[in-house]
Amino acid sequence: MSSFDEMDAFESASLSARAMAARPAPYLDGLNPAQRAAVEQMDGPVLMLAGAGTGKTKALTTRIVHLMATGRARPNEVLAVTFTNKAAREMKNRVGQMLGQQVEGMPWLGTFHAICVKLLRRHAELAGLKSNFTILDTDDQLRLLKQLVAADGIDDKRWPARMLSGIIDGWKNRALTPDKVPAADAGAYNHRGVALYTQYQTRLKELNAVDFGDLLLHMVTIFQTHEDVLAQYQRWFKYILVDEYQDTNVAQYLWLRLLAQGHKNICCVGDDDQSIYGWRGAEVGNILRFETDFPGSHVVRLEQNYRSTPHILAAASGVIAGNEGRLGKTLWTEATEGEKVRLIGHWDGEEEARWIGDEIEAMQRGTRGMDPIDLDRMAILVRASHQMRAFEDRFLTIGLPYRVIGGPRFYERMEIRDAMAYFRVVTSPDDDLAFERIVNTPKRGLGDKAQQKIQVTAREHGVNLVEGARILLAHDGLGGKGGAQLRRLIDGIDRWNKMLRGPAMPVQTDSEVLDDESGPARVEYGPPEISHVELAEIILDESGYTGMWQNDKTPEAPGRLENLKELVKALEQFENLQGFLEHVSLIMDNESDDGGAKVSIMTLHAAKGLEFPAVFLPGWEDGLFPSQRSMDESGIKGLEEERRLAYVGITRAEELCTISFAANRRVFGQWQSSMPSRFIDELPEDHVEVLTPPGLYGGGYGAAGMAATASPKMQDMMRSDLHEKAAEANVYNSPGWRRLQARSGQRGVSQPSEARNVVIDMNAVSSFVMGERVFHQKFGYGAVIGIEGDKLEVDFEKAGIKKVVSRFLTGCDDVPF
DNA sequence: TACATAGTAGTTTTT
DNA sequence: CTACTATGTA
Repeated sequence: MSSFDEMDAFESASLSARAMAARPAPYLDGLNPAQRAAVEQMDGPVLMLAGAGTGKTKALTTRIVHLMATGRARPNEVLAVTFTNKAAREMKNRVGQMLGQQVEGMPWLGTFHAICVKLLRRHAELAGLKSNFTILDTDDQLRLLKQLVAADGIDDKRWPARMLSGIIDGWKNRALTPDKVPAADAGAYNHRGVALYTQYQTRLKELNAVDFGDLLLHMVTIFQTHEDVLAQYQRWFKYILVDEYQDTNVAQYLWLRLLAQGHKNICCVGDDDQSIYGWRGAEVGNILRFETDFPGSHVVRLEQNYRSTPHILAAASGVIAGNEGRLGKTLWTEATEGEKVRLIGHWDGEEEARWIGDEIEAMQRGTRGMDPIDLDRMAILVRASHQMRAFEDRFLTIGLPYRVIGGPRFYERMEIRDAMAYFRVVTSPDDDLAFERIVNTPKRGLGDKAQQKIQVTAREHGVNLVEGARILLAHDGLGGKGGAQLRRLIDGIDRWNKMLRGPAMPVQTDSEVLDDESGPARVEYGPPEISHVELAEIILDESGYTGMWQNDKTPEAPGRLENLKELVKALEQFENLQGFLEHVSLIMDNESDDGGAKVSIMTLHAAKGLEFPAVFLPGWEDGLFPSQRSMDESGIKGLEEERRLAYVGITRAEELCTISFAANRRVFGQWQSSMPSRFIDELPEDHVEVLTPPGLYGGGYGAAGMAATASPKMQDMMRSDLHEKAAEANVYNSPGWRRLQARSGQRGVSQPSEARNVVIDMNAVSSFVMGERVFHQKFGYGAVIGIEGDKLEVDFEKAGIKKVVSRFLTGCDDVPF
């Protein structure tokens, strides 16, 4: 089926390539020699190794322009892939800018996923799907898996569906269909993994749905099994460009390799030192292997950095040098020295937040002869999102405007997902997951029992849930209130569905229209009588969904109604509901923000690709950063990825980079003491200035301040001394330690000898003794009257005698010791 | 069926 | 400590 003719018709550019080729190429002037080489080497495989801040987007966009200007390819013959919509948008804008808006658009510039959707819609039938398939998000995916796991009689406790979801994603990332899963993985998920994966894929087909991983997987499979289809695209895409190549997974790699096989005109841009998505299936190996994968390739290194000061670059280089097997780059800059990277230790997380808050305010005013820095130009980059809370709390109390990037996203909010589930049921009745979501929202008196009946009926008749419900009602299978309510819902869905499609028209024969966006569609209905925006309002209204929130008295209800309004407004920008739903499933970013100047708080992952004059990097403690879990799960590989994360963090800074750590932190309500991160030891001391935290009197920690004036050698010693001191200070002063110490006679608790990562569990089983006064969140104060393993019998003053797990008890601080 | 309570688990997350 | 899930009770 092909639609290359259509592509021509629909997507041909208004650019006259030949006309441009005749002129000189002024766009090449602003490039440095390396960038220029990367642009001008158009044929054959090219690997552009682009360090942080070396102008790779510029090189990439110029290359696209050059391809068109020299007449090598038309805009619709260039395949340019990115990972994020943001990157795609930026590239589109910049190409457009350089060409002076002469190009209509590049239909094949987009994210891997967006491009695969487009392709898969054209060839859906080859994957056993209809071209209007739905794209499930991770939430739907998990719910579906839960159903399958439950049906299999598996104990969700021991084998959580989330785990299975991770395993399946892992397989899909490696482009493994169920039949290709290697024998070594057969034991996965209690030996049921492969079977459930098979069931899951079958179920997805029944639902006419795909998950994110499928978009790639299906296309790779189609390319592998349908030579003709592959050949078409190999011919069509004359040049291929890939951004952030270090983040590609196996499936993406195979997809690219298949497409590039013919002409091998593939240009991959990336930086092995910025590969931070290994945990998501990215294979640094892809970029490391490029030269062997594509023999005869040209490698271009972009090493001139236009972003950061020499101190910052040196600090980043020092840290990343600890990794092995790098392709290796040496970043350099013409910039003048600037400030050293600043390092500061704090007593605890709250103090760290306080200090950073003060520092930001000082910098905003302009301090120590430095020009004032706008809040917009400062960022706090954390390893884990839970670190953000300390900053939010602090900034709220001092009234410092901040913005959290990458928090709960608009389209992930409950009310938005509910509303969209309604739209999905109306637009694609096979979408059982959407139906399940809304069948009892708002409450319709349809509980587990009733839903069970609908499921059974649907399965018996081999139809979707909407039809199942209809049959059930027709056979009087559901009486009472629930039945009547269900009737109303089904009637509603039918009515809305009619409004969506417009009045039925006599079926016109031979009128298959190929719509480039959504694939072939048979014309059977007249134009809708109302707009999709109105329809959306009607659906939300008549279903009682809006009413549900209007009647809700909880404080967040008004906000949710506001969000629903926003959702309806967002609909205006789309031609129909389907278009909107697809947009939402692929575009999960949340760009909307009121303009005011604010400090940005985000994770290191979210910061990739961004830059700020002033950057704060808090929480550099072993266990937090590098993350313990990362190291436990992936060992040295995990540690190296953490190190790359540190590299990414430091290289975000243009002028000023401040790294900090806290000796104590409250984690899940318990105090935890940590050593400063090992990455701190890896910072080259010549480029680091150690600051003294305020309010610390003598001993312990002041050493850090003194170190600043000491000789480098001495500094080094003192810095490692700082580790010891911090650990000691913590251990002896934390409430938990005092408690353990008090009881060490009875319990034989010994002093931890290893300094690294000392965790004190105040609520450890062994720390409770008979007769001890304890506190329980719900029951209040009481005395321990019995101990059985980790269960304690406690006589509460108000609540009486209860058996409680020791975790839920806290000893009282007034215990004498 | 719906709500309250007990229990449990708890990175990073471009699409 | 918090946010979610499973269980028990009205």
